[in-house]
Amino acid sequence: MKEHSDTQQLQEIYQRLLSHYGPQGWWPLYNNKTRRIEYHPGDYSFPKDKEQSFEVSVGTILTQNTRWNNVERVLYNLQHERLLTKHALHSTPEKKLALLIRPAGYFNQKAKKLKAFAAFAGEISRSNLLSLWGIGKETADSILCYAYHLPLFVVDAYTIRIFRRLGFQETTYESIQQRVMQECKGEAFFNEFHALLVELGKNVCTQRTPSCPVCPLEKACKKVGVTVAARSS
DNA sequence: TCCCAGGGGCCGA
DNA sequence: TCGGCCCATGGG
Repeated sequence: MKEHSDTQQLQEIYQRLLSHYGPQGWWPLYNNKTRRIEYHPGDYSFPKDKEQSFEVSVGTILTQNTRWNNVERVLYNLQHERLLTKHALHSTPEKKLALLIRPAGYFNQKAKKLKAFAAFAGEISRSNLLSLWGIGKETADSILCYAYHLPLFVVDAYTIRIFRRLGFQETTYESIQQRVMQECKGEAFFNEFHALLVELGKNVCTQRTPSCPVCPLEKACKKVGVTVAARSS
């Protein structure tokens, strides 16, 4: 019935994005051998240890409302200073940290957020993460999904924008997350789906003038709220 | 020059 | 609950 077709709708969107972009290889991690931050397409075994989980968590905080490009500079800074461990970050003065993470923007706030996370010693759970200063729904779910392999779908501004333009009824964080997680299953799916939506939102379904003619979801899209120029050009 | 980015806290209605 | 404002660097 309705549920069945909706499930097919999400699956079809996922498949179209996947065949268009390919596996995204999230979450990118620093490789000690190549000394580069690398994606690992199709390999969902990362992060592999506690340090990598911590690195991903740091990245989720740094990338709040910030381009990943800027976050990478900071991660290289922190790697160079050997600060990408819970203990090292915990024992680093907030002032010094703020200077190192400057390129990621909001550096004073993010320094405080990172310190709060590094000081946290309890169990990694959604409610515990949400109780920390600086960690909201998206960051908490990102940490759970990408740092700790929990099957959770992360909703972000891109996801909300894309769902709204597609013409879906679900346009809030909770409703979108609930629908995706009811109709789809699996850590790998949630990992990949969010990453694919980010890729689409970054390069095609952009804020101002989305590139509808080259969008892999063009046929299924209602283009709600999209300007006439973007629709026809 | 302006806009926006892989948000979240805080405040007033 | 919800909108508005603030945080800040860097690229198009």
